[in-house]
Amino acid sequence: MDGESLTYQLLRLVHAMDDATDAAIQDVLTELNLTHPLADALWQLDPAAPAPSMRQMAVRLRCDPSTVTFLADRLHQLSYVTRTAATGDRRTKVLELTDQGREARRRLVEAATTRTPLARLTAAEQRRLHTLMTRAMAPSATEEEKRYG
Amino acid sequence: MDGESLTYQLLRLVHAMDDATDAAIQDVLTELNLTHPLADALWQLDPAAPAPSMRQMAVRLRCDPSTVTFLADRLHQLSYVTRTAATGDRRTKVLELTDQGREARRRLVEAATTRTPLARLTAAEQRRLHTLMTRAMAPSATEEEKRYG
DNA sequence: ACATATACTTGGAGTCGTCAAGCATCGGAA
DNA sequence: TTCCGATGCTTGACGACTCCAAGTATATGT
Repeated sequence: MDGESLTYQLLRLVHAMDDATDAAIQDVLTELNLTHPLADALWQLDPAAPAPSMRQMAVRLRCDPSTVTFLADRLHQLSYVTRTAATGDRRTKVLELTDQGREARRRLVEAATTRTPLARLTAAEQRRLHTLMTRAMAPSATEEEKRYG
Repeated sequence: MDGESLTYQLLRLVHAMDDATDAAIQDVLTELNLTHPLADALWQLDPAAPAPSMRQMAVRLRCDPSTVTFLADRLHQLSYVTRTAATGDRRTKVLELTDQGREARRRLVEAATTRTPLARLTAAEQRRLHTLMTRAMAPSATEEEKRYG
């Protein structure tokens, strides 16, 4: 319907994919007492990676530090994370998953990966997609990438 | 860092793409006095397609009808849309772009398509990506697709 | 005509998000 | 050591978005 460019069509597809995945896991979010912003935050907390500071979370979520305070409060109320002062710098607080938090995140990731429309592609197709998306997102990204340690 | 599946990695990439594109057009949104939800709504209003009713917008945006009322109010305040009663059914109201609305949408789409990381791919790569994404999003989508007329 | 359904709006409440200001801590210079 | 400017987080105020429940207007079928 729209005589627009290929890039435009791709943008629509990517957005629709994100949207469809979100919609597909709505029931799990409800079970886990999570909203989308909270689920995004939980998603960032990879149990296999070092626990991030509040500030690092703010960078990853592209939001104000005070928003991280808010989200961390909520996740703490749900017993999904703990906030502990970093060793060596008592200003910095580190977000760590609790056992419940790890389990909640596992369920979240499982639901998302099994229900997303992406799951309908074959492994070979997924690999091709991965290659293309990685190339698009590759370094020299937006140059506004001062690393944050 | 995460021993997760390929699908998981793809989800991260797709989400990051959507996020990066949003971030890249922030200044344009500010110029146009748009927030993200408002920009999403404006994005849906393709000038080349028939003007949608409020309800159709609610379906497209996956939100409550009252939210569309709210968004349409804002877009109207900005002189981007008009709300006119549909011929034949005076309950139904149709959202139409004004000239300013068309221009705002044009700027929005232009900024998004030129600045998204997707724009770094060659035309051939974009076509491959389009094929894969289209196949993933293809019909039998989520079956919850009763059409809405 | 009348009941029922549909399209939209209104009011109330809760979540999310930012900014400005404040507190605690750190690090370097005097 | 002591002081001062940065840094990390929190708080408070406010606005934007979103849903739900209830209300109004119009349409449809009996």
